[in-house]
Amino acid sequence: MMSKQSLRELKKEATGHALADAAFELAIDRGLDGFTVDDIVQRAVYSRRTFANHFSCKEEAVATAALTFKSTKEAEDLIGDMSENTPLLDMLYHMMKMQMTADHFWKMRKLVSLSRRNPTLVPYILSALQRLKKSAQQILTELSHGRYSNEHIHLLVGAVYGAIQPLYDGSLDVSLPGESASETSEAISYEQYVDTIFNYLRNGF
Amino acid sequence: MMSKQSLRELKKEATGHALADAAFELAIDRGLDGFTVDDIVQRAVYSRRTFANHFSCKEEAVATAALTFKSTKEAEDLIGDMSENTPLLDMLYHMMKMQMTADHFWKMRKLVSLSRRNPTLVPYILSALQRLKKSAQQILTELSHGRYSNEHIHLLVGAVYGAIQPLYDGSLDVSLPGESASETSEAISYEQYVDTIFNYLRNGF
DNA sequence: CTACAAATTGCCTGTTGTGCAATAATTCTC
DNA sequence: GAGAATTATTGCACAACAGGCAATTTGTAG
Repeated sequence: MMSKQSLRELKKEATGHALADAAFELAIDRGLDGFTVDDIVQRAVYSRRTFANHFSCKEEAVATAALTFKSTKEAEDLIGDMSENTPLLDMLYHMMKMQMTADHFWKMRKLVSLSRRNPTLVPYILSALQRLKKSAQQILTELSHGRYSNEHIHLLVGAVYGAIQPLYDGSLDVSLPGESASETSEAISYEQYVDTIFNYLRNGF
Repeated sequence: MMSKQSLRELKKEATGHALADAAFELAIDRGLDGFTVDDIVQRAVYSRRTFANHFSCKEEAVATAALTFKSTKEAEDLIGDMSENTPLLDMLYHMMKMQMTADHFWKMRKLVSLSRRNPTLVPYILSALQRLKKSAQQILTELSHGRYSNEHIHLLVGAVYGAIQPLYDGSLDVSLPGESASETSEAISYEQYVDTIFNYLRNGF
């Protein structure tokens, strides 16, 4: 079903994750300007040249660490229990719900706070979000065995990810499950927002 | 209605556009790797330091040149003749239609072709598209005088721009007005695609 | 006209990107 | 399982880049 991973590919991905994680950790406790690529590779024990083989800059590494599935298994977990012929919209809704883990929220929160202080991050956040989108898209394509056209899937997934983007790029303030919704004045509940999105998409605007 | 521009601001924007345009031109006839920041500032007759004051790298300049309104007037032209109490969805549809000029198509086409050869561009394309989105959003917010919540506008505009994104980041092949739709095997008509988007958003998926 | 604010510039230095060639690790073929 | 082919990692070297600082020019305000 899924692409099989050669040992070589697994190792390559592992070094990528190691580098990205190191970058993310450094960013969290020193800020984006508080460290260099050399610091990253020193922490992850790789060469600077290798870092450049995986990422174009530290911003890309940081965003990737926060918004990437670490394994195909992690991506497949989004599927959970879905019957083969669930409608496309329901499948996507299901996957979005499965994505809402405490870990995901925590990383998102950190990422947004970093990007607020340093807008250089934003392009790479959008780019990482796009990779998440493509994962979802690919899963849906496989799962729906030709019931929907490529164009249709692109369109729907694009609309959903476009609508949640403001939560990730910092244009909207989010409140998370643990927090009371009225704590921050203008903050929006992540889960309610997603529900709203799907309500509109289901019934039209 | 719109924010008035001091002479100083106008001049600053002008140098920004001059630099961005120079970068875009160079990218078109030498490719993204075929020139340096020095080449850009030499062509636009500014200092390298000034370039850094406006853009973080040449990719950002290139994407900005292709996907930015050069003046507030150009942005306001999108409004055209719209009555004050047009429904939000209709206003947005109208604006998307107004955006479809030959010039816009041409720039988009060039941008996509550049990003295909050099994926480094992609994050900055997404970022530039986000700026376009924000312009649209701001216009709609002003134009709809509190008839819709901030959240609602964010959501709708996000969905639309998310859905058209594949046309700009190169994940879908586009055919343009001049070309026959069946010329390229898998190519999609830009205008038909947008119409499809709005059909779905109107009536639900 | 004068004082103020902001944009542009040059200079400088630490940081970064990348081609090339060498090495080490994995995969393939027989 | 041994040797050949592929690919990831690394070091080196050098051009390109980012950003702080201070000086200068140019627009703004009173």
